[in-house]
Amino acid sequence: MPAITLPDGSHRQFDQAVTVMEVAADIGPGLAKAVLAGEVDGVLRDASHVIEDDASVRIITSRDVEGLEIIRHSTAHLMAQAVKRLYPESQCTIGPVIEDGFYYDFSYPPGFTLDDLDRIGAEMRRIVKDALPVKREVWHRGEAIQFFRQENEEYKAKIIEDLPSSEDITLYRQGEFVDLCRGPHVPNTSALGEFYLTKLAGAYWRGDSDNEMLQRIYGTAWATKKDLKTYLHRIEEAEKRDHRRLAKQLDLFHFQEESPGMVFWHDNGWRIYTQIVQYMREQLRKNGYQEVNTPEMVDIKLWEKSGHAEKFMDDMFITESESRTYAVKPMNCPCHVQIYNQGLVSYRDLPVRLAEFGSCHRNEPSGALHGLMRVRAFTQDDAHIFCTPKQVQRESADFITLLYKIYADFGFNEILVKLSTRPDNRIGDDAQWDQAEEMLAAALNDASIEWEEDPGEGAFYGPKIDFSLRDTIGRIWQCGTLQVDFFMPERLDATYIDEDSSRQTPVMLHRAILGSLERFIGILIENYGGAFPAWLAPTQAVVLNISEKQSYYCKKVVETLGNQGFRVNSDLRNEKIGFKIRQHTLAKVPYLLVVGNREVESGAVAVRTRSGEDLGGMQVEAFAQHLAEDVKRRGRNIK
RNA sequence: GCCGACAUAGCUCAGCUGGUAGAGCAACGCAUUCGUAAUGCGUAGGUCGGGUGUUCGAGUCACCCUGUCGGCACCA
Repeated sequence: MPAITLPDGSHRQFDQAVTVMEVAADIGPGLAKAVLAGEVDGVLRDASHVIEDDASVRIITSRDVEGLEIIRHSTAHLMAQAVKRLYPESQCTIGPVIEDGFYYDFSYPPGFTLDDLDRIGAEMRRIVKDALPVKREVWHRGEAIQFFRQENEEYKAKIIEDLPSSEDITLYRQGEFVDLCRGPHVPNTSALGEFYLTKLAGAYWRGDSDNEMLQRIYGTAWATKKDLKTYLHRIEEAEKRDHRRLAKQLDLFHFQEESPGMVFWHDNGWRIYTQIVQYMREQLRKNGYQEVNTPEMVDIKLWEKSGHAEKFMDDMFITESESRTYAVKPMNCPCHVQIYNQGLVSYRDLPVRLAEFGSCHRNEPSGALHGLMRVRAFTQDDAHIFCTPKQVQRESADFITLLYKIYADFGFNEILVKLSTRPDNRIGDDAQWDQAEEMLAAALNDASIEWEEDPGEGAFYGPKIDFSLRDTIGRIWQCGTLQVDFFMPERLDATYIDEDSSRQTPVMLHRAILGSLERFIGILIENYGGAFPAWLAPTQAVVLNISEKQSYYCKKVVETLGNQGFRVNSDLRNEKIGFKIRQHTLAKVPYLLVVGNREVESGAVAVRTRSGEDLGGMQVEAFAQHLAEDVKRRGRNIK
């Protein structure tokens, strides 16, 4: 005689065992129609789940987060059913829920085409219309394996074989289609329908590139038509922010076939780049770093000694000259150790902080290239701090403070922090690891930063902290890093003389804030949608004349502002003012300065922002001050 | 690297099953000198990513190569 407790605290008594569905019906007919599943004593169950004893129950509908996940999961099954109907020789593998949707991997050697997606989608709609009940069945392990083998579903059989023997084998049946699944699922295929098959891709079985490649179909699914539409609209908006698209529109940079993955920076893009470098230099100087610069090509012997050649030989660009082999540097650390090694370092000299805007080349796999986000030639805002073991915590803490300040200047305030600890495959003794991990954790805790541990994900030479930032549309980008390295200094013979005149090996901290400048600029472009804050904008203001009569005055305004270090152009073309305003607004120039006879007479400019706001007329000097304040705010509190 | 798609004028794109390449915007010329998101008229512009093949004939079909895009794998 179960007594059911609902989330609002109310109780309902039943004379006999009830299903989740019956509980919903007991509450109301509307809920009976909407129920997708239930949470029974904290565990998600199907609507058909039978409750024998007292329990607390929450009815799950499409309005719940869990409900939406169930819809997506069931839509994946729906798709698998459609695929099996249309392509009986295909085999199902796995079909999980992902952000905004789902995918399902099939083994189907001939491969699907985009036309197949339409067919599959149509078949799915047919199954929704047929309103097939979805039923859960518990099977014996051996029978389930036998069943899938005889259905020619080899992958499913393998999956069951790998499931822990403690687990029940549950199958879900809808019409003729049976799939292995933990569930829960919607009670009926009619609960589905707001989906769209988005893309087709290859994916390796079990994520291993040594395995065969499967056919993956991605889809999105939602509770309502409106949600689906909103999602599709959101994707469209995100595409408008794509940095590759904006690069063309705003004339920032381009790529071309002759140097894949390497950027041709145009004037506008390079202005942003140099502005960032200039800012970062200022930060380095204020924080006790020395800026250095090292060769782009170094004899392969150094990379053999550092251990990079062994691991990354295929990913380095190699060149030969006079019977010597050089590698174009893929990273800066071995070169920085060479600078450190010049002369004799006393413990009194430590820490030594060597920074470089280091130009690196890595021969990334062709399929990995992606605009500015993944390139073959890039520049790191790299630095290596050589210090004693005792100084690690202080240096880490100072670095973290600096990183947060710089991210805030760029307008990023939400930062995700992960501490990666010792991997199985590592060098150094456990005492060293204990110490290093503790120091990094302490540095984070002292700064009251929330962080997560990523066990086993550290580099083989030491633990690390990764800093990721969240952009304005919620995407997460890993940029900063702080790595403790016990290994490289020793391998490359770095030493210092300690208080007791003994020769010691320093600890090396690898650290970057922006990561790759190219990638960081890519992130900025998308974060701002191309509308850079005034301190980064390639052009901060354009002076527009109404007619030719004001040309001379406009040129004087450009000169006056230019002399104060502002990036200002004029547009004196014989075009209507509306046309010029449109063009420079689309070019996302922060300030448009309109000059007609009125302004010439009063020594003013009429100021309009790219967002269409009219700031009215002001004296040129007043505008200069306004712009200076805007620049000084950097990316903080952008208006 | 692997799977799939795509590559046409400076840009965005059209060009059905093979039959002399097209639009809008931009550019250039002329007129217009204009007050806050597109002035009008005219002109020019392309070995259709590269190669090989099939064909009387290839932007269109086949194959190879390169690059890009979407994923997968990789990312010191």
